[in-house]
Amino acid sequence: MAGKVGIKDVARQAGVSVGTVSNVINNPELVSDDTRIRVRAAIERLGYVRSDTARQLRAGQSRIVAMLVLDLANPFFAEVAKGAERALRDADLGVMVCNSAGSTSEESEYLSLFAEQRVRGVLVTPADTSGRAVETLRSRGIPFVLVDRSLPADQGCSVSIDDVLGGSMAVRHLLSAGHRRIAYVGGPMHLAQVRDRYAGGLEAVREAGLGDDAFLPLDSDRLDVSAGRDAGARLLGLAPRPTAVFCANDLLALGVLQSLYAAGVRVPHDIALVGYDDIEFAAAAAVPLTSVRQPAARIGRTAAELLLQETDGAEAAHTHQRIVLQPELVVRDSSRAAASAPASNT
Amino acid sequence: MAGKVGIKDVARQAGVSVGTVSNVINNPELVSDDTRIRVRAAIERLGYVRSDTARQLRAGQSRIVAMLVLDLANPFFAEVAKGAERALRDADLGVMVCNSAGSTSEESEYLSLFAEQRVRGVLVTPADTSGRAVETLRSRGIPFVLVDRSLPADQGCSVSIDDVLGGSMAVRHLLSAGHRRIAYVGGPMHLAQVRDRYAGGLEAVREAGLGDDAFLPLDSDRLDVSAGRDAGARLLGLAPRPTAVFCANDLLALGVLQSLYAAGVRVPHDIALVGYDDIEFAAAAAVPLTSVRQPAARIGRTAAELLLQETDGAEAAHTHQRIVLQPELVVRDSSRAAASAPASNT
DNA sequence: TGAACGCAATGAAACGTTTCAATTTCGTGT
DNA sequence: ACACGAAATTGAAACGTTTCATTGCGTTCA
Repeated sequence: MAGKVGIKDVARQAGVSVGTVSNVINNPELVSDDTRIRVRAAIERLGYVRSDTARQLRAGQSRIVAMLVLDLANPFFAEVAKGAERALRDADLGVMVCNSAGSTSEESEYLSLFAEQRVRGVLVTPADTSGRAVETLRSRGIPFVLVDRSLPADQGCSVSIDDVLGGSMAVRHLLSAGHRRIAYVGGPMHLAQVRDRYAGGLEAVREAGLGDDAFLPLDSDRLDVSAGRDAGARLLGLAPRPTAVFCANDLLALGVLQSLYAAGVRVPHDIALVGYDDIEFAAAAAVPLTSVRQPAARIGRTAAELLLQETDGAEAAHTHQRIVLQPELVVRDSSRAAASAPASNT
Repeated sequence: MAGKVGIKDVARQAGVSVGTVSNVINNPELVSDDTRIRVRAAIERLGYVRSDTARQLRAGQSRIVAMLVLDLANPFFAEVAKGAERALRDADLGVMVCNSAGSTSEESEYLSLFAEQRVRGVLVTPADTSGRAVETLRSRGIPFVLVDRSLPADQGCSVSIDDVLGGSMAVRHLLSAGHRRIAYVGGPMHLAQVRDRYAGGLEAVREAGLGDDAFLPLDSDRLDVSAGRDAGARLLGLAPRPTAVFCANDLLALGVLQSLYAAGVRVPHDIALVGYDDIEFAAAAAVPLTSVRQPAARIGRTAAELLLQETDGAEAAHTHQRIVLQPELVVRDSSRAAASAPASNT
């Protein structure tokens, strides 16, 4: 029955003009008690639902904020999304969560969709490192905030974690446990996160006076558990086997852990393992995982607030901000010195 | 520069009428090559982006499908969402993934948002068991498909798993291992999934000629890891301690596992554990988790296809379908007859 | 040569709101 | 009783598309 009830049906039913109905909805204080009650009743009776579509057309922008993440199945991003959602809901905005799956083509497809939808703004973790995503958004005049990726403050807002620092913390931790041959398992290198964490690790290695070959990159094409399993298998085939592995995220680490276990390689006794993100499952893993913790929900919330500030705020008065949060190393069994020197045994 | 470029700007620039520009975009074959090229060039030059808002207003419906899940942070739903997203993208529709967090009030808030947005359709896992969600959608004339929840075929489409069967499979498995005192850890009982899985377990217990008290429900208020930890703690305080636990989902099971471990209770030696969903992390847990597997991505894809059929299809010709998929028990260490040190697994 | 036709292109209506200037109604003070 | 300002209501324009009945024009056929 519903679906075709418009504001003018309500107006007729209540015996007033459309303008008055609109006012009852948006500026109740301008309408007399009498009329307001009558209109409200008509709305109720007819089951009228305002068309946000038409409202948006007039207003020029929608009440939806888009969020584009690298992997919806990664609990880290799910947590970021939850944080953002909460903040945006308080501002009466809907969130459209989408998944670029790390693909630049899907990313640009979604960005086009967002542009056509005239979304209020976009929270995005770019899959493309070349800045094309940012460029696209800027040229289309869509407000955005980069999530989990940094940007010079004059180019736009961003909320990120210092990934270089995170990488160096992880590797420094392994070095101090005596490891001298560390592998880095990381997804496609065009992802900034993957590169930065690698860079941080390399920095730590050099700092320790070791050659770059002490930190061996092992490319993986995705950042999920099954890619981790593949990497684990390749790891076992390496000539002088690394004694420690640092993974670009926890999903990879869990995959690596599974492969190693299946092959009878013990963690941390034979190989130490460190992940990244500290997702909830890291602590519950077969061997509780040492990981670099990122304050996921806070990242999401902060990004959402920045976006709100930019769109709602004093318009031209907004100045972009680059917010960089600090990661934190959480040490668990997977990298704890197994009471013996892991250097060169067997 | 962009943002305010409309179809009429393009028309002026190309020296044609707005109708022609519209045709170039939507019915290129109606326009002469000459004009088409000229218009395309103008579009390019001006950076014109079609306003889907206006287009929708005219068409009466949008190109967005909403998806409302119980918990975005649960990898099971993330997987379902991915499956649905893929199918809908192929149909050139955007997906708006939202999180009711199992709350009926958030659920109805979102349903209102969807109605105002005039979304094309909704994929929903209702938090409300009373059918109010379905009633709301139907009364507003919004096409929908129930996900992970069944519905009589005359009431609408649904794609679900036989949760009663799943519950009975899990409990039968535990009974056959000799357990006679089994606890059930389940989220809010108003969730159909939680009740059905319980019902299945009860069925198995009765079938074995045991009293209902052999299957002890332990209420948890949410379905996540931390609720599982709480439940684990309560579990340990029970007078005659259960020898096995069946959890309504894997997150709870992982939480229970953590509590038990922390208290020095061994799994499966002291207490056997079975989860539900078989999320990717179940296999990687401290003790690999026995679980009831649900084909998550397939559920999502199927639901999306059903929705497409209902909205695009031969309109009135569509008949609702109730699709019920079968779950599958995956046995791992957490419930294996103890007796000896468990071997490795996959 | 004129009629009939088909293809391109046009221009205005319609979609459902919000906004705002104009109008009506009301209450009050003189 | 009158005028005046405030309060309430109205009606139409505008938002950016799509759709569709028309118009304009060049071809073909008789």
